Amino acid sequence: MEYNFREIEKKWQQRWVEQKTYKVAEDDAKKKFYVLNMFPYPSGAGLHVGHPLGYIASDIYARYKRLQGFNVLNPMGYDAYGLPAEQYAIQTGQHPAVTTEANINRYREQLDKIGFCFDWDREVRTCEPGYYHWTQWAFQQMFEHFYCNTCQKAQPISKLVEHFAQKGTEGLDVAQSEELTFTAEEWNAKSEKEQQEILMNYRIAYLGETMVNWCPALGTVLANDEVVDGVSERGGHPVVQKKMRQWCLRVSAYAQRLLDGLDKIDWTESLKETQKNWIGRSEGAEIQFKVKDSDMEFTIFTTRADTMFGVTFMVLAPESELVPQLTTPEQKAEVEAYLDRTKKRTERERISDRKVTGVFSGSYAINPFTGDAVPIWISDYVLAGYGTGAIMAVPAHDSRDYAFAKHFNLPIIPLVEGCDVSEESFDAKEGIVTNSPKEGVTPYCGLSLNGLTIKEAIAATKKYVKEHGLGRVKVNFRLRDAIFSRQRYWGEPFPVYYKDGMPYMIDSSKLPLELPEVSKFLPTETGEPPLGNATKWAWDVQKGEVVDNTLIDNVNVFPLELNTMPGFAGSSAYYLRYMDPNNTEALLSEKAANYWQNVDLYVGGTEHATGHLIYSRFWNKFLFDLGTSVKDEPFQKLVNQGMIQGRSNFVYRIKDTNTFVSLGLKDQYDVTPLHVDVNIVSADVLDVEAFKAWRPEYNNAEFILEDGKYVCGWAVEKMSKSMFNVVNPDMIVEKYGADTLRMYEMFLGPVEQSKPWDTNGIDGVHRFLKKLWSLFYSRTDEFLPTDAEPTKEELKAIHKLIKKVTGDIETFSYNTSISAFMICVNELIQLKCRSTEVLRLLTVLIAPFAPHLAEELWEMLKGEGSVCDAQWPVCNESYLAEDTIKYTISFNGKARFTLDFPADADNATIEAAVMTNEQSQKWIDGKTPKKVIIVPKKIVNIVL
RNA sequence: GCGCCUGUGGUGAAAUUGGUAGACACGCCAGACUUAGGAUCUGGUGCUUCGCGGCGUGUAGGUUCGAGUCCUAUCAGGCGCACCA
Repeated sequence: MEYNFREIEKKWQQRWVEQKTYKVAEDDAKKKFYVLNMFPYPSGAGLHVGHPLGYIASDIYARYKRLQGFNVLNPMGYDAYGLPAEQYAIQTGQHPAVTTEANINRYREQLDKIGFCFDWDREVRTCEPGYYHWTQWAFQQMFEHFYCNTCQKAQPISKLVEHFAQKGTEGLDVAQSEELTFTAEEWNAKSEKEQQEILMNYRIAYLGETMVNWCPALGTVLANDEVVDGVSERGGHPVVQKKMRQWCLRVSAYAQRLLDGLDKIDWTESLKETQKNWIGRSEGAEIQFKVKDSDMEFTIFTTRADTMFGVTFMVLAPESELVPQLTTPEQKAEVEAYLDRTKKRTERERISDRKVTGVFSGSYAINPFTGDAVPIWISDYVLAGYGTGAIMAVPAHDSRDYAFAKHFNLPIIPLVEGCDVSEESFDAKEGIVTNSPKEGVTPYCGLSLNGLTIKEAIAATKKYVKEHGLGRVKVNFRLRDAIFSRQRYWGEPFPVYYKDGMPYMIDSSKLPLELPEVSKFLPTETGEPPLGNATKWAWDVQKGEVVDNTLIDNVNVFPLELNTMPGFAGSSAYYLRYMDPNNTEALLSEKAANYWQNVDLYVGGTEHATGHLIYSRFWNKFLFDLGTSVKDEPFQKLVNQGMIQGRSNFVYRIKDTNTFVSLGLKDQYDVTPLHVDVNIVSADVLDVEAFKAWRPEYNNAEFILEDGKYVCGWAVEKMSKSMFNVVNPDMIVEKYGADTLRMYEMFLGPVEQSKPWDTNGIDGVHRFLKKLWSLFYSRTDEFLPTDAEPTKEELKAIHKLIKKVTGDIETFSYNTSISAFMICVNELIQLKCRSTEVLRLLTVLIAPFAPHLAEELWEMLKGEGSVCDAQWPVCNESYLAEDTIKYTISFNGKARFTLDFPADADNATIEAAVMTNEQSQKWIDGKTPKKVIIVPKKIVNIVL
C-alpha cells in the first residue's frame, strides 16, 4: 500500500472536526498551557507559504505540550479592521465587511488544509460587535482612570476629584499632560465644563490638542510606529505635522513599568533592546534659567548637568510657547520669518536635509551657576515634544550644539582634560573635568568639578542643583502617548457623545455601540471623517440608543464621535478574549482569567516590536491594574519567526525578439531579464510548454536551450504577486500533502531566521515520510508490525530519538529533530524493525510534526483513541548506555588515532593503557609527557 | 552617530555549549533495477594532492593541551533608534 497522503489527510481533518478533537475547556485537574499566534489581517491576496511558518511552529509546540498532558489553549482569529479593505471600499463601493468576510473565508479554507490544532470555537474577529464591545469598554475604563505615580497604578478618576476637592493639586504625583497648580477652593469654584477640561489633563484616555502625524493622502492621522522615514508605513505617502484635537492613550504613564517588565519576560535580547530604544529612558536634570532683565524663567532638560560651565547659548524649539514670550521686538520680524519657513517643512524634509538653521530671539538667559548671560536662539534641531522643548547648548560636548555654534560663530568652551574641540565636539561621557571655576575666583558658585570623572561630576552637579533649588532630578522618556483617533470608517466607533464641546461616555450597559452604515466611505465635504456621512449617528441619553441625526437638540440627543479607533485597538487584548470568547457580561470571566492567566508562548513577526507589542503590554498592564488581567505581562515567552522571502525566477528575452535564451548563454546576447511565474519552473528549469501557455504573447516564443533545458536565473525578493514568486500552501499540500509541507517548512532552517522559500528540497522530506510509511507496509502490501519483542538496537535507536526530539522541541530546533527522525527511521529500516511497541513510540513522536500521518499510523497500530491523547514518551537512559567508548588519542592537541575502552574504565586505567600503546610510543618517542588530559567519554590528549 | 545580531561546502544548514568541523537534506557524480523515469535502492561528494599528507568556520592577533564556540582589533551584511539634549 502506498502512502496516500490525500486520503489520509482528508479523513483525519474531517474526523477532527466531527469529534471536536481540539476543543478545550478549563480543567482544574490539568495544568494549562497557552500557545498563541499573532492573528492575521485577512488580506485579499490569501496566504502564501510564509504565513503558516509561525503557525506550524506553534502548532508543533501545542501538540507536544498536549501530549505531555497539558491542557493547551491554541486559538486563532482575525484582525479584521484595517486600511486595505477600506481603500478597496472607496474604489469599488464594496462594503469592507463584505470584503473582509470573503477574505476570512479564504484564509480559513487555506488554514484548514494544513492541519492545525486550533480550537475554532474560540475564534474572534475584531470587527464583530460582540468583540469590539470590550475594546470600547476598555477605552471607557481608560477614560475613567488616571495614573498614580506614587502607587504606580491606574486609579479611578473619582479619587482624583476627591483629592482636588480637598487639597487641590497639593501633594499630587500623577501622570499628566502638563503640570497644573490650583487649590481646593479654586477647583470647587469651577464650572462643570472647566472641571472636565482639567480632568482631561489626567485621564489615561484623553482628548488632547497635540502635534500629530497627518497623512493627507490617507486622510487620517498616524501613530509614531505607523510612520517610517517620514512617510506612511502603508502606502508610503508623505506625512506632515499638524496640531489636532485627538483621542490619546497615556502610554507614557506606563513607560517605567514597560521598561521594567522586560526583565521578567523571556523574549530575545534584540527585541527587548528594540523596545528599550523605543521607550528611550534617559536620566538627567531639569534646570531653571532666568531671563536677563526680566522676571521670566524657563526650564531645560539635560543629561549632562556636568557641562553647566560650558553653556554658551540656549536653544528653543520653534513650536515652543516660550518663543513669542522671549522674542524681542527688534527680532520679531526675523523670528516670524524663520517660524514660517520651518512650519512648511514636512517631517521627511526635516529628517533628510540637516542644514543648520536658526534665529536669535533677542533675549539672554542667566546661567544659574555662573551668572553669565548667554543668548537664546531658536532652531528646529530642538524638538518641542521632548523634554521641555528648550535646551542649554554646550558646543564643546554635543555635536549638534557644536555644528550650530560653528555655523553662527558662537563660543566653545571645552570642559574635559586634554580634549580637542578644534574640529569636532567631544561627546563621550569619559575623561576628567577641567575648566570649572576655581574657588576664590569670582564668580564662584561653591561648586568645583575639576578633577572629577564625568560620572562623578554629573552626580555632584545634580546634588548641587537639588540643594540650591535650581531645578530637580528628572527622568525623561522618548515614548509618547499613542494617538488613538483615526479619520476612517472601518474601525471601532468610540462610545462617546459630545455635550457642550466636551466628550461624555455612553452608558457602558448600552455597549457595544455599533458601527453605522454610511452612504460613502470618503470624508464629508466639510472635511469630517467618513462617519460624518452617517445619517443615524446621534445619541439619545434618555433612551440610551442611537437615533437619527435630525433629532440632535443638545439636551437629550447629542452628536456622536466621528473618529474611529486605530488598528492596534482591537489587537491589544485579543489574547484575553480567547480565554472566554463568548462572554457577554465581561471581557472575560474571573474563572477563565485565573485559569489561563497569560500567554505562555507567543509566536509572531518582529515587525510588531514597537507597535502591537508595546500597545498590548500597555493595555494589559492597565487591565491588570483593574484586576481584569491577572498577570502584569501578557506574553511570557515570545518567539519571532523569520520572514519567508520569495525566490524569483527570470527568463532572458533577446531584445526586440520573442526568443528566450537560457541562463548560461545569456551573456552572448543583448537580453532583458523578465520575471517568470515560479510555479512553472522546477529546480530552475523552465517548463517551456507551460510558459507558452502562460501568456498569449509567448504563444510562439522560441528558446535557445543548454543541454536540452531552459535554465532560469533567480534572485531573492519579497514574496509578492508582481514578482510572480508567490508560492501557495494549497499547491504544496495538493502535490505533497500537509504533513510534508509542515515538516518541510520546519526543516528549512531555524524558525527565527528569515530565508527565501525554495521548493527544491521538499522531495527529501516527502521521501522521508514515504520511508516512514514503508516501516508499516512492504512494497507487496504486507502489514509489517507484529508484537515482536523490540531488540536492544531498536530500543536504543528510538530512545535516542525521544531524547533528541524532546530537547529540540523545547528549544524550537525543529530542523535538527527532523534530521534525527530521518536517521532513526533509516536505522529502523536497517534493523528491519517490526516491533509495534517501537513503532508506537515513533508514531507519538512524529505526531506534532505530521499529525495526519500519525493518526493513521496510530489507528493501524490499534492505539487507543486519537494520537493527540497519547502520552509523550520519556527517554530511558539505560538503553543508551554504551559498552565501549571510543577515545580519540591526541598529541599536543592533534588527533592521531582512536582506541576503544570499556564504558566503566577509569582515567588511570585509560592513561596507563594509552601510554604503553604501541602507536602512542611512536608519537611520544622517548619523551616524558608533561600532561595527560582525559575528557570524559571523548578524548585523551597527551602534551609532550 | 548610538545600540543589537549574524558571517561555516555548490545550496539550506548541524556541531552535546571550549573537546578536535560540515550531522541531516538538496544538488552533483558513479552504479543497480528498469521499455522509460522528475520512481526506487547502493556508494561517493569541503578544498588541495596520483598518494602520504597539507589546508580549512569573513580577516588578523590572543587565551588554552585543545577555539566555529571565549577575548581584542578589523572587514562585510542585516535590524532597531536617531537632531531625544
